[in-house]
Amino acid sequence: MLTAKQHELLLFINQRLDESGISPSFEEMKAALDLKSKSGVHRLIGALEERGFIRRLANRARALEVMKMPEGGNVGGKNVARFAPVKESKPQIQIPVAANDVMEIPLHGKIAAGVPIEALEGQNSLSVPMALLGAGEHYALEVSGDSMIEAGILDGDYALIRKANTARDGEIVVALVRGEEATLKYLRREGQQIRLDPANGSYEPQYYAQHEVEVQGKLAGLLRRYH
Amino acid sequence: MLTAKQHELLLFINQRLDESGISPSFEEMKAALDLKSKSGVHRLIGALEERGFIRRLANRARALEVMKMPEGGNVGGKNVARFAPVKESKPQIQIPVAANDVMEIPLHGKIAAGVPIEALEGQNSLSVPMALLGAGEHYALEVSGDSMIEAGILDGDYALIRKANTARDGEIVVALVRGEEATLKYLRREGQQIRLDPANGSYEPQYYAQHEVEVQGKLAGLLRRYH
DNA sequence: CCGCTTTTGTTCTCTAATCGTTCCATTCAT
DNA sequence: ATGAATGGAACGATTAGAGAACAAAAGCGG
Repeated sequence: MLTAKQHELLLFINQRLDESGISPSFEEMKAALDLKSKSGVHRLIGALEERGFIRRLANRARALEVMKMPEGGNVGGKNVARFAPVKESKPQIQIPVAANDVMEIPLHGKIAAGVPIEALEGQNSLSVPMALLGAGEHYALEVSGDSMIEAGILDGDYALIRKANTARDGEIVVALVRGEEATLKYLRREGQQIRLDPANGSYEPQYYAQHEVEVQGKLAGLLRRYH
Repeated sequence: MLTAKQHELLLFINQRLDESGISPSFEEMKAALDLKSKSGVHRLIGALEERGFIRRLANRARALEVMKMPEGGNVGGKNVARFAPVKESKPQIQIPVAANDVMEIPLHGKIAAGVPIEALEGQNSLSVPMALLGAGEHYALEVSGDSMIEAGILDGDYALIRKANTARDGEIVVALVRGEEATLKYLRREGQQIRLDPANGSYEPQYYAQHEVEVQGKLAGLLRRYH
């Protein structure tokens, strides 16, 4: 895989990186390999880069990085794996994947904003892994307010809603009350009445007649971002 | 990967962050590096950021964050290296992508399982909307237990973690305690001690010496599914 | 909550030294 | 000779240090 010189250079780079954390300059590598010109180093670096052993930032000084070592060469140096049983992998680039198992769902705005959802059909959409959703049609809402805080649903979270007209007792639903106000609440039935339960001791359950409440969907998932 | 000055600055930042949790100002870094102007510090910061070693909030004071340390650098400042099992996965390219994309991140198992994370490197992965993550390298953990319930993090949720070595006071981090136990907790500093706060009145805050706690990442997002 | 002051970060310009790149001549071995 | 490796030097770019003016946040006092 590598020529003698390439191997030697790679070893040197890795050693320096290990010891000082500072990558060597071309000048230093030239000296270490006993060459008399930097151009040779340049070619070796190119070869190592091409083979994936090192990586570097173009046109940046001392910006080398060792990706892997030939074999036997312990990349991380000495104090690797004292407690934990190894962990070899160096690289690990995260790249976006093809949108296979992903679904774009519309983001309809905030909930608990006192406005029926249909009204504010935003343009935005959110990509969501299908693993989070089941079958059915979904949309997302940004949660506003703290009425469901005890259910672990915080202000600013994104609620993933599966469209549905009905729900079972105890499920969290998007309920449109009197065609005016959409809220996220626990749904419970008590006799002929519908009870909407917040998950926050500071708020009271609300009771409505059946015809006053329209279920627009049930909570299927939740996304939150910090910062 | 780094020049001498960059390395020196990174070490300094990491040390300060580790000891006090407060990132140094440009003025302080200037002094620490024995410079007479802040503009140099600015360039160095830029270089470190470009290389993924630190992260910062633009135009915010003292808002630095160390993402990873170079090989030879003593990570914890003092004697952390003795406790710390394994370190850093190295590289990390940032590929510009549309915000409405998805990313596969590794699922490392459950947290609060009493085992260092690196140990159980599962094969599983999770698709996550990029909108939930920022730049940086991420992984996911399944939350086990109810110690963070008051922060809206429930048993069975998936915590999306951004790798980092440091965090500011009050942030939720994956903390590896004495190289043995990884937990999700609020990080707080009290003098020379580290305090790990659960978000559940039934649990008590825990106090540790600085060298006993290693930050493995900070909470960047959360996924939950309801069925 | 508003306005003022201080702190802190951003930018620009210059200068010098270091560093990486490139092209071309030379050497070495087959 | 011929192709590959090496040497050499010019060139251009990055890194560094300094200084100053400016802009943006954070604190403070009312």
